[in-house]
Amino acid sequence: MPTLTLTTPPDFRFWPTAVGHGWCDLPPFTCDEDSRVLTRLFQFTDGAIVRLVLPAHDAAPGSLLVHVEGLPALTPAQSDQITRALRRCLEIDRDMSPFYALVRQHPRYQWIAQLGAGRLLASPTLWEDLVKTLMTTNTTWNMTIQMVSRIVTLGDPYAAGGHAFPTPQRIAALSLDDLNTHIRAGYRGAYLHELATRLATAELEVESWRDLAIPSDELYKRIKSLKGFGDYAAGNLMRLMGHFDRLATDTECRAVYRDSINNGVPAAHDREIAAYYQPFGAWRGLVQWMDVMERYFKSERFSQ
DNA sequence: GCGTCCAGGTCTACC
DNA sequence: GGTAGACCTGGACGC
Repeated sequence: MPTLTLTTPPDFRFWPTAVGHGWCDLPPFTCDEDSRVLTRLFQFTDGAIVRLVLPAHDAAPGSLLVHVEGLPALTPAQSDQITRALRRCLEIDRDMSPFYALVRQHPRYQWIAQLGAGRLLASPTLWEDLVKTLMTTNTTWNMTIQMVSRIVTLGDPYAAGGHAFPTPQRIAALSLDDLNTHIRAGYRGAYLHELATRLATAELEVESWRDLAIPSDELYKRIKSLKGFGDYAAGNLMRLMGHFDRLATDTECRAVYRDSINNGVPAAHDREIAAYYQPFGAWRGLVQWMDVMERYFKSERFSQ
């Protein structure tokens, strides 16, 4: 089985990154917490599909070993595609030092730097992150998993089981009725179909939105112009794209603010929550997410 | 087995 | 700028 070695910066911690938010539980990712293995079905530009296996025990300081199933050997071009995708998914090249310097100044948040948390698992494409975020809106996490799982079955099958994430073209080729029948995502189906159609027809191009030179206000405006993407969804997308100066306040964040920060008293308004995170400036969105993750990162389930 | 209620975030219409 | 009601699914609950 071919393997690849990714070089990683000294502050990179694989497992906190892999399980840093819920994406690891959404196909075509899988996550085995007991054995600490992250997998991902990856489709090359020529359509071939492989399974990437990333065991936490193969992550040494400064490097990360990737096992590639499904091909006897990799061409240099294939190795390059996998490497570029994983560096993006694991945010390996994100400079976290300003964030860690900031949280070290706050006793409540020093654990974040000690653990090496803060990098978030993203998808290889912004299209996939948009779809998954849309499926987190106005629903429970279990429902999100079910809806995304049904969407992924529309992708190309992998010989040993599972599917690659479907392209916008694949979704757009279905009628809205057929899509709704298949994915059972309710009113979200129409938003997904519209997004896929706009991407498939090249009326909309989103990958260029990753350019960090785009001001946050402009990026936020672009995301919110998409049907189905409100304040929470836009804030979540911004985080996955490396912009942390926006919050993504949902019911979970409100509960964490009430229970962990405000002595059991609910915020009178989201503005109150925003005021709490304001001092964290350009990193406030990530600090807010770390508050949500704190209980998990300090649980036996994580530290086993 | 059936009916009802509820949770979740966004959109639209209206004030 | 703020608010009310609709949107949709599936789990929980009572009968």
